Amino acid sequence: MEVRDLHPWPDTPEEARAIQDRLRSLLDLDDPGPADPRTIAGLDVSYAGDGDDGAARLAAAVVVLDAASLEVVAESVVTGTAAFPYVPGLFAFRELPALIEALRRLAVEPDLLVCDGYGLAHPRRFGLACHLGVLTGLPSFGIAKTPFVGAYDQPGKARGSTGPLRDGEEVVGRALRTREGVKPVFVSVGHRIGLDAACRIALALTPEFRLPETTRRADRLSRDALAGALPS
DNA sequence: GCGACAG
DNA sequence: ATCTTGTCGC
Repeated sequence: MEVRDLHPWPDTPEEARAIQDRLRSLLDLDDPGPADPRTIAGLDVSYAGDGDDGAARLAAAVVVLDAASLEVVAESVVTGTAAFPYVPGLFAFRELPALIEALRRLAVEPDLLVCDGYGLAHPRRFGLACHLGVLTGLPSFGIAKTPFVGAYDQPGKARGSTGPLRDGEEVVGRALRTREGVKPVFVSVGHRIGLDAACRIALALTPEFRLPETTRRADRLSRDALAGALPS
C-alpha cells in the first residue's frame, strides 16, 4: 500500500517531541470510524537480545485479517535495526521506519490499523497509533497491555466492561475487559475513529484471548522472522 | 527534587 | 521489548 514519505528524521529527543507536536494538528478526531471495516491490520515488533544500545535488531510485522472471519488475508514482515533509543513518550520513533516499510510491502490496503501501544493516551496526545494514522491516512487505534499516562477506573469483571482512562480531567482512552476475570487492556484512538467503535472492534478481535488476534498474529510473525534472520 | 514511565 | 522454572488449567 501507499504510505506518505517519512518526515525528516529526528537526531535528538527534543526534535522528536517537536515532530509529535507538529503532526498532532493533522489528526482527525471527529470521524466516528469505519462503519463496517472489511479488513483490519495488526502491527507488532519483536527485538533481538542486543541490549539497549539503541541499535537492536528487530522485526516489524503487519498481518491483515478479514474482520468477519479473522482469517489472514495478507501479511508482511521486515527485519532491521531500532531507529531510536527507547524513551517513554518517544516509543514510536523506535519502530516507525520498519513498520512503514512493512506497510509499503503489503499487497492490500487495510481498512483499519490496530497498533500495539497507545494513541491519544500519551503525554503529548500523539502515541504510535496517532503517528501511523497520520502517515498512512488510515483509521487507527492502539491497544496496550499496561497503562502509561493517567489513571483508570477498574472495569467490571465481565467481558466487555470498560472504565475511563483519564489524564487529569481528560478522558484519553478506556480500560477494556476482553476476558472475564483477566486484567484489562487499554484502548485509545489514534486517527479517524472514535472510542466506541475502537472498543467495539477490540472486542470483536478478542473472541478467545486477552489480546486481539491482530496483535497475536503480528507478534508471532515478527518473532518467527527474527529467529529465521541470520544474525549479523 | 523524586518517582513513574507504551514497547 | 527481553531475560526465564515451574506450575496451574483447559
